[in-house]
Amino acid sequence: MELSIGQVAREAGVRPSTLRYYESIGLLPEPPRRSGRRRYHPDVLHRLAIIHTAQQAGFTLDEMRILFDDLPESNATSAKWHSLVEQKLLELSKLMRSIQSMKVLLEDIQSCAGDELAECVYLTGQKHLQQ
Amino acid sequence: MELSIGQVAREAGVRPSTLRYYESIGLLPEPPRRSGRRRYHPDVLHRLAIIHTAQQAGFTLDEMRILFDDLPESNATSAKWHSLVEQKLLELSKLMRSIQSMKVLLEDIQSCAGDELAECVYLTGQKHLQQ
DNA sequence: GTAGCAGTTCAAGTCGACTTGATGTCAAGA
DNA sequence: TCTTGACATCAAGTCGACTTGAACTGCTAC
Repeated sequence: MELSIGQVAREAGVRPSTLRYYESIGLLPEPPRRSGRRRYHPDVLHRLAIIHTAQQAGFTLDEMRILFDDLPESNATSAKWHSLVEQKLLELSKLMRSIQSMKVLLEDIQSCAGDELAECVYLTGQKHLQQ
Repeated sequence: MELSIGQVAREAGVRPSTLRYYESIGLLPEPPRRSGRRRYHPDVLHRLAIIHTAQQAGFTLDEMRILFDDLPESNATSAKWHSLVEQKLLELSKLMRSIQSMKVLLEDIQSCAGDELAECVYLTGQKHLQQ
């Protein structure tokens, strides 16, 4: 059972153009064709789910491309994945902290009154800069 | 005491090109010139600090431009600011939640072993999708 | 007077992840 | 047979926030 690009796109929740794009950057292998049209093995859905997961986790398509390039081999690849994952976790922690402080900043700004709004925004920003 | 574009840039921690850009999109007013060169009143640093604060908080330059446009008036502007701030707070909360779940996802992936890495990433992603 | 630096304008480039548009091909159904 | 719809390629456009490059001007110091 083989799938057309449209079917794969529907199943995976992306557009056909996305699949062509992924193929063009080497993130998906070139599928065989029948009279010019791509015919996909259902396994591609599996790969697309991994891509989606990795994307949610903050990997770039380029990082995934490199990682997929040697997914068959196990140990070196596994080490690569783990170091990338570790790095992403650090990045996420940093992001978390900065979002948290932005939230506090906004909450403080919320209590600024009409008249001295600009001044209040400025002072609140200064206060947060010092922390 | 007036400042050159280079001095303002140094003080504010941005590049001169950034200041010209802000001016071009109407985020900063056009300063007076002396023999073709921009001469800034030190107040611009104040404005730039507010911009920086707002940027940290997730405002786009375009939103700020609109907000600054009527900073002098107080009540309508204040209402605008507050509704924008409220909206930003909601966005940040959403972002927080998705980052938190990405972190959990990555931590789960970290425990995937070498051999079945691809499979494990897939399954972990599926598991998280269901939640 | 000339070197050098800081300033000027304007158009175009950058990044990532796609989308859109133009133009063309192919197969299935009425 | 003809229309419709899904597919194909390729180049170019999009978004936001700037940066970069080329070509020029102007001021100061030696």
